[in-house]
Amino acid sequence: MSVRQSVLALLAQGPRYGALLKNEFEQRTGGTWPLNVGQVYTTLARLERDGLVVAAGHADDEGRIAYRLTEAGRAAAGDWWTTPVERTEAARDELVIKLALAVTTPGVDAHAVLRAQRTATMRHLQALTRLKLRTARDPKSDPSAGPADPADPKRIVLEHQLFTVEAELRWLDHVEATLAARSHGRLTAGTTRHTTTTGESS
Amino acid sequence: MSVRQSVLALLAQGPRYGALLKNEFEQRTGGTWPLNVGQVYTTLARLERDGLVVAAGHADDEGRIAYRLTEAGRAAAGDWWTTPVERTEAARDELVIKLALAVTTPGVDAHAVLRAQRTATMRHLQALTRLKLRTARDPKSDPSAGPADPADPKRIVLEHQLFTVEAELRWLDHVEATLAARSHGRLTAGTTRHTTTTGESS
DNA sequence: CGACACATGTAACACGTTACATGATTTG
DNA sequence: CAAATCATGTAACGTGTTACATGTGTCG
Repeated sequence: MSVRQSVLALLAQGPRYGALLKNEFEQRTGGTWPLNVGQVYTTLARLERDGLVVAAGHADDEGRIAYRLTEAGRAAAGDWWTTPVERTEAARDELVIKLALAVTTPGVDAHAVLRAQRTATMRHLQALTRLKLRTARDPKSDPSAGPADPADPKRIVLEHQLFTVEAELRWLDHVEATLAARSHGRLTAGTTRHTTTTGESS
Repeated sequence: MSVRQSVLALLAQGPRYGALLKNEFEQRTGGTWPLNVGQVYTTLARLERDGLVVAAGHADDEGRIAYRLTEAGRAAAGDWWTTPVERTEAARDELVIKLALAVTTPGVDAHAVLRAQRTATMRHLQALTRLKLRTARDPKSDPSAGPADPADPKRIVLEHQLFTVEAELRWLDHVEATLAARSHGRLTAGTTRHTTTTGESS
C-alpha cells in the first residue's frame, strides 16, 4: 500500500502528472527507493478505478496529464496522516520465518544459518554507517548550510535503517547466545555441527 | 517469497500433503502467522509449475496428495539455508515513507503523526511484553520442563518482534527529538504550524 | 441420517514490478 | 537529420490472500 498511499499524499498537495510524481516520491524519500514510472501509471489507473483520483481529461501542451484527488481521495489522504501504521499483525519476515524453521528442522545447522546472516547483516550495517558519515559532511549540495536539516528525509530514512539493522544484529546475537547456552549443557542432536573457524558449508 | 520458501523447506524433510504443510508451518513459527490452506495449494501449484516439486500423482486412502521435491527443488531448499537474507535494498516500509513525506509536506504536522504513531507502537510493545511474560511461565504445555526450550520458535519470533518494536520506538523518539531541536533554534518555514496540544488538521 | 471436521482445489483479486511500445520535444 | 530525453501507457507476471465449491469420512 505504500506506493498507493504515497501517490495520494503527493496529490493532496495539488494536481500532478505521472512522471512528476515519480520524481517527487524519490526525492522526498531521500532517493532510497527507486520508483518505476510505469508503476505510477498503474497505480494512478487503480486509484482512478477506485474513485480516489480523476484525470484532468486531456494532455497539456507537453503531453502531460494531471491527476487530482476526488473528495474520497482527499479523505483517504487525510486519514493516512492521522491513522498510525498498524504493526499488530506481525509482518511475515523472511528472516524470522527462516530461523524459526531452522531451529526446528533436524539436519539443519541453525548456528551456520545464524553466522552467515550475521556476517551479511554486519556488512550491511557498515555500509549504512559509511553512508551516514558521508552524508553527514555533505548535506545534499549546500557546503556551508550549518548543522544539516533535521527534517531531511534522507536522514530520517537512513537513521531508521540504522536502528533497524542494529536491532536485527542484536537479535541475531541474542538468539545465538541462547542457542549456545543449550549446547553447553549437553550436545543435544547428533546432527548439529560445530565448525569452529570456517563459515562455509557445501 | 516467505511462504514459497517455507513450503520448500518443509518438503525437504520429506513428502507432505497440503493441509499438513499448513499445520506444520503454523506450529513451527510459533503460531504467529496464520496460513490460509488455499494458499498452500496455490503455492504448491506454482512450485510444481516451476519444476521444484511434483505431486505423488493420486490421492491416498484419505484423499491426501503428497508432494515431494525434485532435484531442483532440493537445491533451492538447500540454498535458502546457506544464503543470507539480503537487506541491501531497503524494504519499502510504510511508516518510514510516511514520515519522510510528512516532514516534507507543508501543512502536515509531523509532530502529530509522530505522536499518534508513538502511542500505537507503545501499545504494541506493551502487548508483546505481556505476551512474553505469559509465555515465559507457560512453556507450551509442559509445566515442569525446566528453563524453557531455547530453540522454541515461538520465543525466537516473539523476541524478534520485541527487538524490532523497541528499535522502532527508539527511532520515533530520535526523530521527534531531532525535529523538536529545530523548532527551538528558530521557526524555520512559514508553513510549519505548531499546534501545541491539538493534532488535527482539516 | 445429518452435522462436522478434514482435505483438495479453483477463481478472483490486490499490490508491486518490469518490459515494451509509442509519441513529442530537445539538442548535437 | 539523428540521437537522447521526457512522458504516457499497456501487457504481463509474481506473490499473497481470500472466498467459494466439492468430496469424504466420522460420530452422535
